[in-house]
Amino acid sequence: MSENNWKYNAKEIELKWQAVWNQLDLFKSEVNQSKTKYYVLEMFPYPSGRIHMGHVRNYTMGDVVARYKMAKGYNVLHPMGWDAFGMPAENAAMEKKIHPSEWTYQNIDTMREQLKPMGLSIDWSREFATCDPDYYGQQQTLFLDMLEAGLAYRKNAIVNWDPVDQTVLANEQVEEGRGWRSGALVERRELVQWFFKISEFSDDLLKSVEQLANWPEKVKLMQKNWIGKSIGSEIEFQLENAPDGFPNLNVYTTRPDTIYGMSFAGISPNHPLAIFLGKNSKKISAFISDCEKIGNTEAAIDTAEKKGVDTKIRVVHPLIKNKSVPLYIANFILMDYGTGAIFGCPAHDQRDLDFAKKYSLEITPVIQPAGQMESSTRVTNTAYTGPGTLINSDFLNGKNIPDAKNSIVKHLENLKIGKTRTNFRLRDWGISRQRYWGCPIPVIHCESCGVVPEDRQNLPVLLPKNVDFSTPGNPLNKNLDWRQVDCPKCGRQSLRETDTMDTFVDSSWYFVRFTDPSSTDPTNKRSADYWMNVDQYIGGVEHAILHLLYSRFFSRAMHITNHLPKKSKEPFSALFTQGMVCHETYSTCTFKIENATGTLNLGSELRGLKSKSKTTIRFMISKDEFVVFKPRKSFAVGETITTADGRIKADLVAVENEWHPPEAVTETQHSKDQAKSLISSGAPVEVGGSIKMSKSKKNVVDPIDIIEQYGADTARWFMMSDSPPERDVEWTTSGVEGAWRHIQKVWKLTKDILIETSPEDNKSSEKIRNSISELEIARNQAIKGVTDGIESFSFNKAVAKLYEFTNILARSLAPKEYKLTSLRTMAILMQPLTPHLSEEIWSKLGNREVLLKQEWPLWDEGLLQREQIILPIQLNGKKKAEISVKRDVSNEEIEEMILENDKVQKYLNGTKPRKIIIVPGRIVNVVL
RNA sequence: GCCCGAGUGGCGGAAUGGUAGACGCAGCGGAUUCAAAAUCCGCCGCCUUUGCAGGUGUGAGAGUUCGAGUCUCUCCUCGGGCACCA
Repeated sequence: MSENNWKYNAKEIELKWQAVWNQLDLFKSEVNQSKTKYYVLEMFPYPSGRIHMGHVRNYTMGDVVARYKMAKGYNVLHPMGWDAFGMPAENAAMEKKIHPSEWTYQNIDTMREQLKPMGLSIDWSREFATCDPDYYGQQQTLFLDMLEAGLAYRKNAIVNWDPVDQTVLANEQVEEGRGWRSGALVERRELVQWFFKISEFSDDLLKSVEQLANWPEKVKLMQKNWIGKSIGSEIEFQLENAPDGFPNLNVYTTRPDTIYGMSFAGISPNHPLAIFLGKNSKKISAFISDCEKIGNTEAAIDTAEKKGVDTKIRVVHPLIKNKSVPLYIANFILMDYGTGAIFGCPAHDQRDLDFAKKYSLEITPVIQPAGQMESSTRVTNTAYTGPGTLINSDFLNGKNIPDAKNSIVKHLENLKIGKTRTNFRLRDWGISRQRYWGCPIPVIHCESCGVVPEDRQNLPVLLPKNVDFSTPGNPLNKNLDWRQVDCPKCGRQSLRETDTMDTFVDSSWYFVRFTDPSSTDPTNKRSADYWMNVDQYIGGVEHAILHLLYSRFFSRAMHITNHLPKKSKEPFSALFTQGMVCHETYSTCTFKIENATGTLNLGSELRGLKSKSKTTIRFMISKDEFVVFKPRKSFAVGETITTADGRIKADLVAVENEWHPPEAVTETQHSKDQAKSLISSGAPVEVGGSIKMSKSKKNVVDPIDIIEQYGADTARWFMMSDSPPERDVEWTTSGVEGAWRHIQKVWKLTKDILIETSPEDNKSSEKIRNSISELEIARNQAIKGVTDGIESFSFNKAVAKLYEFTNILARSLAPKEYKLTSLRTMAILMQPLTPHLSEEIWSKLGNREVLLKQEWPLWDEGLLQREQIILPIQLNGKKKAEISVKRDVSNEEIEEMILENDKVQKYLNGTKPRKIIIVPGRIVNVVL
């Protein structure tokens, strides 16, 4: 064997094994009732154009799990597809004059080719994109079934309108009052929209969260909060001088116990009564349109005053004789929560208190905090919302809040003006999008028949090929060729629905489609029954609410419409949310100057370096020469800057901050205080904190470059090694090099062991026997450590165990046969993480069959510890000594040894210990 | 404002209530080399000490315990989610 054959050429070896796996079709999965299935899925990517490090991390994790489960003997399903509808394709169409479809499929091709070198154990035969007519056609079938089942409906709704993307956004897609994609301030508009009746499942979605044992607590909590259940009562109030058609007012409250503290009532500006009153009152209609303008941004809400207009209508207090309170239209009341109307109890609700103070309304405390005298119950600027005793409340006086609630609800029920009602924060899911690149909603609007579902035999309703993106808005509206169709019911010329579905619909059932992507129905029940649920789902925490909640809804809806067996009510048995991939940022400041005077002939651009306390501007003349201007805390455009010696002056005309990619910056020097600088110009760069890789900050490392340079195994190993998977990981060059070194080390170790020749009688010496035992212990510990690590999603710990095992094996004096056994184990244990290297080692060890088919090893509990162990001895809880004992030594013997121990005797100083606590095999504590 | 979560060396991070700092990165010293890279060996929390050794140490303070990074309470800092939801 020549030296050359042993050089580890990652690229060559990785390609070789990928070809072998491919040829053997190892990752193809089929229904096999005799084997236990395991469905592992990573959230499928949006085909943006290139694979990024976040994908690498996500898919490596999934792959580790998939390969481990394969080795454990499961029938594993590990598919991949593309979440391919969405706005970037349309933006590309507008900017680059390329058809969204073409753009999308090109990106998919690129990304598929970029994923393949990673050596993922994916069943590519199941691949599809959500923009494939076959997929979205099946989605249209689902839609029609949901329409029939009453789970999809149309209603007039005030919607969040994104003026930049010219589309409607779901509440979930509005972040801090801005569109989640465009970042534009969202406006309110009234439109007829399609909705899914997710609210029908509010209670079930909430209750079932509890049963998701293998979901992160954090995600479960977020889901619960989002659904937001509250139990309260609806109370009917009589109105005085209300217009015809509005005899009374229904109000929702969670605090019926505070009804005696009511001093006003309020309705939302969108309340039907408010709108009616607006028709006859300029003041009211002006107020309503004012409210429309105020956005729901965080800032707007924070600063928005509580405002209202008095309707002059009086609300009769149902329990206090001859008492009535004013009815206001108030800006802080939401139409789509509860009944859109409230009663105000200023003493015990902060918003009501703010409002009451502004309009000088009565404030009557009705809850007295525990331990306070009645006289000391004063009203301040803070409403009291804690526990206490009822006061000023007639028959409720003296009761605590829960008892008062019970009594008042019963009382109101008897009077037939109140009933218990549960409210949810969760609203129905608006799915209409005024966009081209999405799944068309398969209905037709007929003048005589109304909304008519498309005939199923006409599905899929294909997106038209000809689209014009030259004007804003939905291109489908303008495409009359496509829009004009005959009504399926009466045959009259009608118009197609031009709304397409929210792309979250596409991703709400793709995991079911993977179980049989070629099925002529949305699902093949036999396959779905076998493969569902997803046993392990892995993805970013940013989908903790929307995507997961919608998918949970879809599973329920698909069960009702007979597309899924009941056991799939919860689609994801286990969920893991991984952290982001971060990197340092590098920036320079460029200062532009004019009118430079002095002895040097300066150009017009200067580099600056900012630190916490000061900014230094220096003009680079060459790599080593520069002119330094007087440092200051900050510089402003328009200032005149001078060098310290005053010889050069210049006017600062612009300051530009510029980000630089990692490859443009010098490596860390071997000294702490040596700053990083630009390779091109030598200009110093400011090193910023490690944040999520993003194009805008240019702190991106392209995975393809890394795989080219080091190989996929190195990238995979590093990704799994540094941080716990749920946390963010910082991508560092030195870390990657460390991973690469380790791969080389394992390879060299393989070589060394294989060419080793050992003498025959080498087992006789005690030293060798100890080595054998030590290696066996390390091997068993590695099996346990790696198995536990993978099972518990602590890949970093699995990696650490493999490092340890490698180090011990590399130094071991055990004979060759033992080392070979260890090497075999190591190849199997490393296989999920570094599949190519492991296969190569496996074949070098003389195995004919691929490593992938090898069974996962088991460890021997008896071989995890040496016979002779070190037992630490604590004195009053502090470690002071240790003794070496046999593993199965008795407590009596230990006690004897301890009392004889020099150190212990020194501390005991002739006295007897008060107590000796022995934790077998772990520790001894002597209490003095 | 409400609800979560997290604070451990220079850094990423280990630690069923039982030897704090596994493993990796960075750093330091040595071997090898004409030299460097690569590789190998050793050191590496802080303070005192030439050394032996001793003290101290997991954001701060208290508590439970034979024993606390881990459990309880209070506080501080950072991160995340929700946010006029009656």
